[in-house]
Amino acid sequence: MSRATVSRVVNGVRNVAPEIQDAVRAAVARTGYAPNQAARSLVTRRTGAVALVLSATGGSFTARLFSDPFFGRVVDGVLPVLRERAVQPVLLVAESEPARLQLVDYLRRGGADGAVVVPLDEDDPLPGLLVAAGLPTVLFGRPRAGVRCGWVDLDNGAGARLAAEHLWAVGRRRPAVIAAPVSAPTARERLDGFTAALASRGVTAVPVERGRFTEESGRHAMARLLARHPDVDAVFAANDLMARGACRHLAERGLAVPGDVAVVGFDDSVAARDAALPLTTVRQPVEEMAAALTGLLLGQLDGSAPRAGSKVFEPALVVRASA
Amino acid sequence: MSRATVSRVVNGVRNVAPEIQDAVRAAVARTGYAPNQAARSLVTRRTGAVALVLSATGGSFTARLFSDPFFGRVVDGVLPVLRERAVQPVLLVAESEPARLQLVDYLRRGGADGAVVVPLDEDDPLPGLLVAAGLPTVLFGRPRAGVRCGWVDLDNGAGARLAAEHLWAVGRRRPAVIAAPVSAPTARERLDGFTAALASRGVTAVPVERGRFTEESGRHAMARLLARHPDVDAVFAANDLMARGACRHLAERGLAVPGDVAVVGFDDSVAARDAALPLTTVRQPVEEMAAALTGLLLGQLDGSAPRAGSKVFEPALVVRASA
DNA sequence: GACACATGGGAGAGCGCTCTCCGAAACCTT
DNA sequence: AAGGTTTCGGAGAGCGCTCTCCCATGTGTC
Repeated sequence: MSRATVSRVVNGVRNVAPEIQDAVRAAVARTGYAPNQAARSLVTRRTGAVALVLSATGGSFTARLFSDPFFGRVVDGVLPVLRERAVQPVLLVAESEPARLQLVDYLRRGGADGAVVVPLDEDDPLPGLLVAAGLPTVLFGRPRAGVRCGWVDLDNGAGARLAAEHLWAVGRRRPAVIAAPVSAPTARERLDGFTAALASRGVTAVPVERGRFTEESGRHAMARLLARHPDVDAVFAANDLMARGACRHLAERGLAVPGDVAVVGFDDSVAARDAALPLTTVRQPVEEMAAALTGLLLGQLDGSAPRAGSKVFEPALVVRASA
Repeated sequence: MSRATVSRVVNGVRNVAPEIQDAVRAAVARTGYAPNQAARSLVTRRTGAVALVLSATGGSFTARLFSDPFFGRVVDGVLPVLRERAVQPVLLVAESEPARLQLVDYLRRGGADGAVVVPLDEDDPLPGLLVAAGLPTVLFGRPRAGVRCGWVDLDNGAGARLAAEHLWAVGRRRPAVIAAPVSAPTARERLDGFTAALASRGVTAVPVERGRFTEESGRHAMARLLARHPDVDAVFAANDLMARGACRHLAERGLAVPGDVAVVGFDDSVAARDAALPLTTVRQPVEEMAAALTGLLLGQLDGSAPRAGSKVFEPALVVRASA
């Protein structure tokens, strides 16, 4: 029997007589044969793997990666789509500049057929590098100017407006914001959307402190906020973890939530649901977004979509106990 | 100029005249050439990548993976060792049975040169499958009987004894345990070590409740413990997250920590340091263990160690506020 | 029964590298 | 100056697959 026939059976192309198929399969099972992926890739120019790239420019990367439920939700959204198409998901982390370079090199050499990139800091050069290298790439969040690739994003401004309007509706007139680092456009949109919505109601000065998306940073930001403005009656945090931190500081100070200060988070992660005091938050359908993003990439890979497109998702307000 | 010369320059083997080297490098830089990894692997039988496999048999995998700081620490330990050797780290997650099979297949085909496996549940069949497939494999935690591979582990019994002796020393005579699922040998060692240490001091009946390593499960376990034994004056939890959960429940009940109930955790993760009440805990040098484990695998891969060995690390007690 | 046509297996090229062998040239040594 | 020795570039095989041709056989049509 020729190699060609075996190849046809293994890959299920063209017709092969059933008895021959059985013989081949039996032999494969008996010998524990596994086709050599390198040889296969060499001719098909496909690896059968797609990279899920988590990249950060700041420090203490893995600590954040493995404590923010956000990334788990992204992974949860990406995996099923890939599994269903029998594509191997491969997680790549770029925790430093050399790591980023090594990673780009790996992908340029054909380590994976495409990349789903989730940048933690949105001034990340990685998407640009990958696109420039000609690798099919899609992005969680808008790409920066000049980088052409598929992406999904949340209407962050609309989410922030939902939060602002809710706080206004429940009678809060002295709200503050715990925002994210300036580098993140996402964070800027959340902040701008919030202040804009309040400005249209005549509230012009909204105190702002910045955190780094962690619970601890939220706690400290709340402390700074109260130090400067002891009279705030509401806080909008750019993610749930920081909202939790804020709640913790308020509790430590003996302030009631939402009695004295109402708190609204962002994301609707498990951190919001499982909090001691369940968080009112802006829901971001992360899993759904990640799944759509992966679909965009797969469409580009199999040629059914000439070039990956983009999609903007709508947020929703989830009212729980904290506001 | 022949392909052979280019290959020699790119791989830095043998002497090539400096001017020719420069010419090659210039051409590489100019054309943006990246060698095809598949073709290279085909002849070298190396991919230049090592898999870091996170595997679980239970459900809601990613939620746990991306909320327990433990895994971040493992990654932190593995990455630098791999980066230093210019080996590409590739994270693979096996969140379900089909995923596990797909993953084994991927590695059998030559997706990576070796695997560092971190099983979440210790009855995981994955290490056995990989070893049987002939893939160089090392394991965080002892392999089950019949599986021969390199591993590192903590002396969990000793850690539990440290906790027991500390609680005894500070005068606690009615301690309880929040243990992990029975399936985990690690957890069994922690439980057995704790009860054995107390038994030698005459405390024979130690109440036990089980959690699933999450903060929420620890909180509920504490509630069950108090319901059955309102007089417990100390709790030893099998990890920091559950210890935190226990603290939270105690706070909700108005019980003082450590005044009414002393709490000892396990791991010394950021969850212990950053807790509202910093946790007394048993330190597990996870990063160091992960780095050693990776070294074991690399030694096996480059042939400097005929077969990967094993190493047991010693725990240490870290006394903070909770006990 | 002769022809066209579908069906299914084999031969063999070639994917893009690495690496061994070989030979040409440069450099010593006596 | 003649031989030996070292240095370094090129030729070419071959890694293990896939896939296009091609041919043998089976099937249908008039």
